[in-house]
Amino acid sequence: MPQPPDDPLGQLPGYALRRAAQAMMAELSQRLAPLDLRISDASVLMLVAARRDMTSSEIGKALDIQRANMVPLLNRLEGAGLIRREPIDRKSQAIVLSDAGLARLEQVRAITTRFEDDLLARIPAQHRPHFVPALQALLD
Amino acid sequence: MPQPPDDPLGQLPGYALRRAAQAMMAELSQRLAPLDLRISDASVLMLVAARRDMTSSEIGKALDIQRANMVPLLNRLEGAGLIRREPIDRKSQAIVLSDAGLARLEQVRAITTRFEDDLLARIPAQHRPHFVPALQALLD
DNA sequence: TATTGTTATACTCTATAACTATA
DNA sequence: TATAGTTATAGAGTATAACAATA
Repeated sequence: MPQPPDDPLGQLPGYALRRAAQAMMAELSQRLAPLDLRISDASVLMLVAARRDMTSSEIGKALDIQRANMVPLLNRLEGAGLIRREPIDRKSQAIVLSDAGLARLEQVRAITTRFEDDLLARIPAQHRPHFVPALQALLD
Repeated sequence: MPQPPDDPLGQLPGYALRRAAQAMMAELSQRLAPLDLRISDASVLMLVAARRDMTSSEIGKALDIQRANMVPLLNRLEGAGLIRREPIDRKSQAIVLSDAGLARLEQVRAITTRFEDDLLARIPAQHRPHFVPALQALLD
């Protein structure tokens, strides 16, 4: 995704942020495609593995996905046999990884680890340690 | 957009990049809404002001927007009286700002300048100078 | 032959409103 | 009363294929 040297927008932090995220997400999507997972699918798998017994709403809050949009996402994962919905009470249900989900998660981890490493490697060493802290400051 | 402290994904550069871009773009969209412009509309206005007589295809290449998707975008801007299409030859046409487009551009500049300043201000000073260079490295 | 502008189309992502059942 | 899960829907953003006209 080459940046024209005379692009007057490239110096703007917001614009650079948008373009970089766009390019990186396109790349990650392609790498996840063989697993038949989208980026948000992969994040859900990683999250429910790390924090057990989360409800759909809690996952949505943690990943900034609307409650309503969690439904088709979880339906997809459930249809693929990667998660199960287990009742907590008659209103809420815990999202838990199936064995297949756990196996798929290992593939996800392999791909995302490689992806994150490649991403960091493209950032010059003197800027690298500042990258995640700067981004996190924008999320506070 | 608070980041849960126990979010296991927040440390991942790719994930943080996605979330930060998502949050910032939502913010900028809201700030541009009073001008009745989308983010890509605003970038087109800024680009054609900086580099005169660009064709639709050239703008698309510079901003990473597909040729086909430029059509409704430019139709919208033309319909709002902000740009004109002026023939270069019988195949290509230059996109030029109208007077109304120039006036709107000044409002865009006011909003984006403020937005970019606010964005940078949220990044701790020691990380700030590394932010844009890191992002640009991802776009090379 | 390659490129410009265009049409049509489809898929993803995201956002909102409203409903029900339950806490 | 507030929350969880859900349905339906709409708005954006993005991607591809194909076509006519022109360079």
